[in-house]
Amino acid sequence: MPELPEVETVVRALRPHIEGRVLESTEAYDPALLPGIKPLSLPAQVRRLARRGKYILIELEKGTLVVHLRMSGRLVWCKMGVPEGRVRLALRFPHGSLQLVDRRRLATVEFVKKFEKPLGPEPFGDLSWLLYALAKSRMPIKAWLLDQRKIAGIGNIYAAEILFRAGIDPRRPARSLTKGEVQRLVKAIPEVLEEAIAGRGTTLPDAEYRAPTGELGAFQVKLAVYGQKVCQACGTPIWRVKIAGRSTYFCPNCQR
DNA sequence: TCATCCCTGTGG
DNA sequence: CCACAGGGATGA
Repeated sequence: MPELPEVETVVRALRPHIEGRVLESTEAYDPALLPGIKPLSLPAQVRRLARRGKYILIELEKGTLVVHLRMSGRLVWCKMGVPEGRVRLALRFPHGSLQLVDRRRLATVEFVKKFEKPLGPEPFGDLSWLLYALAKSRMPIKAWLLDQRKIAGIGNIYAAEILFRAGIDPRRPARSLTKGEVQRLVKAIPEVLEEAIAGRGTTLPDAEYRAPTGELGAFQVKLAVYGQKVCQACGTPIWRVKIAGRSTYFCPNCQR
């Protein structure tokens, strides 16, 4: 469920609660998470809370607790008591606990000495490298943007929004993009993601995304194509196709 | 590069 | 009953 903007929102909201504080104990309610947290030695101070792609990095003294929320995971900060929903893991601090709530049980947690994942660059800063990278791939551009090894953090919603902003048909092979189209993409990627972060992410009508203190996202009202019936720009009916097994929304008029 | 699987719940 | 849901790892 959460893509980069949602994960970034979670990290920013959580940071003042746990950075510098001492993690005292953990309690796994889902046995599937036990192997991942076994190597964790406690108590340990939280040095830093960070994000890389869609991963949440809780950097401790002797390693990093790596959390991925996948489709339905949420991190909830609780001063006391328990949150609603299926709690899979609790991280206990003296002043409260951080709980992983996850309806579909797809979220992952693991403690590692060093964070190492095959992730592409962050989708910010100078993205001119896209010109060379895209020229090498026959993948549909939408599938390419979703591939975390190529560029980190973009998911199904924002891939659709980015391609709409750039005016590019998601089915186009990556290497078929003209220089001008890649330039539009280079501009659209950080623009869309930064606007979504400013809106504190997207909370869809039936979805459970919210920040750790319960705050809902606000970017859903700005979605141009994802989940839409007609194009917000030209009124043309939005097309929905499958690319790389995922629902893909686009405007056949605005995106060529 | 693609289908399949993981897991659970909801809605048609 | 089946399709679908914002994630990614895996093996063909």
